Amino acid sequence: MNKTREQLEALATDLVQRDGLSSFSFRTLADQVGIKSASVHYHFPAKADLANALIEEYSEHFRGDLEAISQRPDSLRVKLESLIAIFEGVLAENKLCLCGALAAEASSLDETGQRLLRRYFDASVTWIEETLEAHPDQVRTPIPPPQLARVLFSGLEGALLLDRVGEDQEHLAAMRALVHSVTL
Amino acid sequence: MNKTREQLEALATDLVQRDGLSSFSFRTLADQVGIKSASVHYHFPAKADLANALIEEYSEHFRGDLEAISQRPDSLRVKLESLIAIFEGVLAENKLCLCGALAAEASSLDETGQRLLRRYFDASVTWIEETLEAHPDQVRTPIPPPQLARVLFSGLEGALLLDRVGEDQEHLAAMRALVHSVTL
DNA sequence: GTCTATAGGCAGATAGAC
DNA sequence: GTCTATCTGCCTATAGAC
Repeated sequence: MNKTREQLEALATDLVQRDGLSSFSFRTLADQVGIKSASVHYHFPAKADLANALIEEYSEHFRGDLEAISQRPDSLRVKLESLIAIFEGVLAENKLCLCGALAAEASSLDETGQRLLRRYFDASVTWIEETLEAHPDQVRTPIPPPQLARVLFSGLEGALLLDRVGEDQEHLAAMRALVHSVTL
Repeated sequence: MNKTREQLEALATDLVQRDGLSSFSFRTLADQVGIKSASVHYHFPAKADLANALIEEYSEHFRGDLEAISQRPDSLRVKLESLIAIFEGVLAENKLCLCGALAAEASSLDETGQRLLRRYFDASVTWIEETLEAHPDQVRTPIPPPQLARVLFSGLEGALLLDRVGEDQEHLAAMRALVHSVTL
C-alpha cells in the first residue's frame, strides 16, 4: 500500500543525495514514476513537505543502522569502522548524506525541516558519544568523548563532501586512520 | 574599474555561502545592484561562468589568508587555531565555505567548476600538510601529516555545515579540542 | 489517487538599440 | 555597459472531473 508514495520518496531521496533539493522538480519525480506532477502534490502538498518526509525517513533508517552496530559484540574500533563503512557505501554510489546535502541548502527548508536536520545530527553525535562511553578502556586519546564524537561526525560529513568532488577516497581513508589511532 | 562586476561577485558570493547557487537568479543580482538581468549576462554569459569566477576569487583570497598565517612566527598550535578562526568567522556570519556549499551542488557546475573545487580542497589540505611538516617536533599524535591534514580539513568543512543548522558552535569547538590534543 | 487544464510567475538566455 | 523586449521553457500549485 502507498506504493507510489514510497517510490516517490525513494526517487527523491536519491536525487537530493546526488544533486540537492533544487535540482529536481515535481515533474521530474512524476515523469520517472509514470504519473503527473499534480498527483505528486496529492502525496506531498508542497516541496517542503516532501523534504521533511525525506529527512524523517532517512533519519529513521540511519538510526536503525546505528542500532544494528550497537547490538553486535564488536570492539569500539570495529564499531566505529562500521560507521565509516556506511559513509563509504554512500560515497560508492556517488552520493552525499541526505541531511548533509540539505544542510547546505538549509534556507529552502521550513522551520520543521531545519529542526529535523538538527535532530538527525544530534542523534548521530549522541550515538557516537555513547558508543565511546560504553568502551572507556578502548579509547586511546585525551580528547573527551563529547568532543571526539563531534570531530568524528563532522569529519565524516566533510570527508563525504570532499571525496565526492575528488578522485579518490582519501578523506574517508584519513578518518579510518583517525579511528585507528584513537582506539585500541 | 569594473565596479559592477565586483559588486556582482561580492553579492553572489554572499548568496552562495548563505543558500547555495540555485537560491538566486541573475534577476536577484541585477535588482540588488540596480541594473537589469541582461546586463548581468554581459559580465557572466552563463551561470556556470559566474560560479567559476566566484570559486577562483574565493580560492585566491583563502590562499592569501593561509599565506599570512604561514608568515607569522607562531607555533603549530597557534597556526592551526588561526585556521579554525577563519571558519569561526564564516560561521559568525551564518555562512558556509563557498566551496563547501558548491560541493553539495556539484552537478550544477561545469567540468571547469568541479576542477576548481578540487583544486581548492587540494590546496587547503596541502597547506595544512606542509604546516604540520614544518613543525615535526610539535606534532603529538601517531597519525601521519597527510592523514591528519585531511581529517582536519574535512572536520572543519563538516563542522561548519553542522554548526550552522545547530544552535551553538560545538563542532568547531571540538575541532579546537582536537588541535589542542595533537599539538604541543 | 490520478487525471486534464491552467493559473501565474520565474528561470536562463539572446537580439539589437543606445 | 546597460537598456528594452522577448523567446522559450520550467516551476509550484490549484481546481475540478473521473
